[in-house]
Amino acid sequence: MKPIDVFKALSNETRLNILQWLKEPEKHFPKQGAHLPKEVSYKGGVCVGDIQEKANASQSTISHYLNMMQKAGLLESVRHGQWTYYRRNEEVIRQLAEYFETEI
Amino acid sequence: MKPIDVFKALSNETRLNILQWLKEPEKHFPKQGAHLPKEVSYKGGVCVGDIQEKANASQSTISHYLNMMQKAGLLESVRHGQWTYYRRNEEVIRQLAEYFETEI
DNA sequence: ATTATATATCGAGTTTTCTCGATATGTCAA
DNA sequence: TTGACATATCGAGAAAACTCGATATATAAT
Repeated sequence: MKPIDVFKALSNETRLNILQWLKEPEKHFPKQGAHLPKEVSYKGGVCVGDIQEKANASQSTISHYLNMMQKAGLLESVRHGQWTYYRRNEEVIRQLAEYFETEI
Repeated sequence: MKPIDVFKALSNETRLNILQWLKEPEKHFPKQGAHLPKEVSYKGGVCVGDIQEKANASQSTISHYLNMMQKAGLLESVRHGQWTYYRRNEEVIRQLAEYFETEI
């Protein structure tokens, strides 16, 4: 986890929104595609299409953003069939908050 | 304090270094210019020239960086004669850590 | 096999950031 | 008031990030 990559990832309103939406997926993605049972689906994250729809940017842009956020360590992904589900990597985010408090 | 401006300010290695150096100015700027009595000087921050020397970038670049960091809220400045001293704005940085914990 | 759907990758034009040297401004000393 | 020094601002070329549409890949359904 390189702090600078994380800060870059957070330097964009859409990406910051995505990270915050994924804190409460049930709230921000209510009509979540029923490709999976609800429990699994929410725990497993939200699929790219749903995120794209809410973020209102092109499909390629959102895919790129999610990849960047994952490389920075903020997100993790699981593939189920043709869908890729992204969710927060809470462990890394916790470390990051700690880094912020002690190193910044 | 806009989080995105802060994250942008932190997205650069030199600026991140400056912020961290200013946590312990005595340690990182030992041969601090004696323009002011030591107590005053360290409390008041470090002057642009000393920061520039350590950061190893041009004078205009460092001046620009410091200004950007101040606008983001991370630093504050005091002018004494021909020198401008920059120091951390600990209050804003504290708020920021809190924002990080609760909102990110 | 073919078609349809979801996501990833590619290529490129646009915008923003980076970084510098040159110059302007402000302050002190002689 | 002139000269020297510290810092700020300006202008611009180079590099990086943004963002899109087009296309490729992977999976599922028929």
